[in-house]
Amino acid sequence: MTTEQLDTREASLWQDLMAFSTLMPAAIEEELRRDAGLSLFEFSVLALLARSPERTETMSRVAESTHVSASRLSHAAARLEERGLIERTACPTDRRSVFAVLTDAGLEKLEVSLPIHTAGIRRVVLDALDDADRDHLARILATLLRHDRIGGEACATDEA
Amino acid sequence: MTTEQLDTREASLWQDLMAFSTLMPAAIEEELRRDAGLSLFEFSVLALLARSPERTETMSRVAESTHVSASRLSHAAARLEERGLIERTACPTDRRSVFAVLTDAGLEKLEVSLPIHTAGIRRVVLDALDDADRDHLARILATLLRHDRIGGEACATDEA
DNA sequence: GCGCATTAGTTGACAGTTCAAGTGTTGCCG
DNA sequence: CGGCAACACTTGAACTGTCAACTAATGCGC
Repeated sequence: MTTEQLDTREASLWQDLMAFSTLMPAAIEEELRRDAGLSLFEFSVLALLARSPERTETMSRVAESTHVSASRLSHAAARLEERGLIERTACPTDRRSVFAVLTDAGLEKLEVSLPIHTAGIRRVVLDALDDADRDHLARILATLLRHDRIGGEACATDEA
Repeated sequence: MTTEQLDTREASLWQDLMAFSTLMPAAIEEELRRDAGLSLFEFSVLALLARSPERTETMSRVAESTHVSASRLSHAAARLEERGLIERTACPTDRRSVFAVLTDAGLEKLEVSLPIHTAGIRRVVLDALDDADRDHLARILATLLRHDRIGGEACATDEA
């Protein structure tokens, strides 16, 4: 467990990493929130359900895929449900589980917000990078996410 | 304003970017919070003040450097002040401004948390990357942060 | 030097998140 | 099959962040 001070290059890399992790999601969320009334997290939930068979996924899988706590998802789901964008139904095979289902209204909302979201990603991230940069970045992120020490124990990006 | 759907590579890059921006700060904050009782943001404020002449900086400069709203900083500063880690004093030359000053207790707290923080950054980020990766990443982040569209209007990393 | 836009910061109500505790269900060991 | 740990989820309280409204000081055009 090296505790040696960061040198100038390391410190600057860290600074930029933090700045980016703060500013980038904020920049993309802003428009989404203003024009569609969705936080980035809420959008991710709807988008995930839309991709799922039957527009349905268990709460735990949604939480896992979006990297949030069960509690946070539960509260958010309550709000989305209240807005009529999702519904929660009992899972027949495992009665501990709860299905989150995207409603028609939720799908509509998603379809309205999708272009806003996509444009944001292009504007903030993709437009700034050429193909080589994208490849480098993708490879580096894969390395960082595969690197055990990032999510307590288990790791991200498993395509079970 | 291109609204064209993201292709597979673009979507996966976006996914990984989001995952990283969520998981990385969380991973580093966890230890810091547990062992030092500081959020990453609070730590950044203390660290910034420690680097400043007289351990002092105006609130606006702190807010700018840490990329947060004036309001968020104001609330956080109230809590830090209550804990005795910083003090707020009037600025003599511009009476609108308020100086945030790191107290001795704040400096001590910072010194205790610094090694935890540093170890976290090494463990979560630096250890995973070789020199070439670090250079690539630094260059890509610089590009992204310079790219106008990330902080409303103005841009980050100005060393005025 | 008056008026007004701008800047610096705070405040309070509200929304969202975390944390710890709770319910009910399932897997599984003996 | 009885008991108990682990799992899936929810809840409410405490905390943190956001938003809009506010105070106060400054710069500036004329």
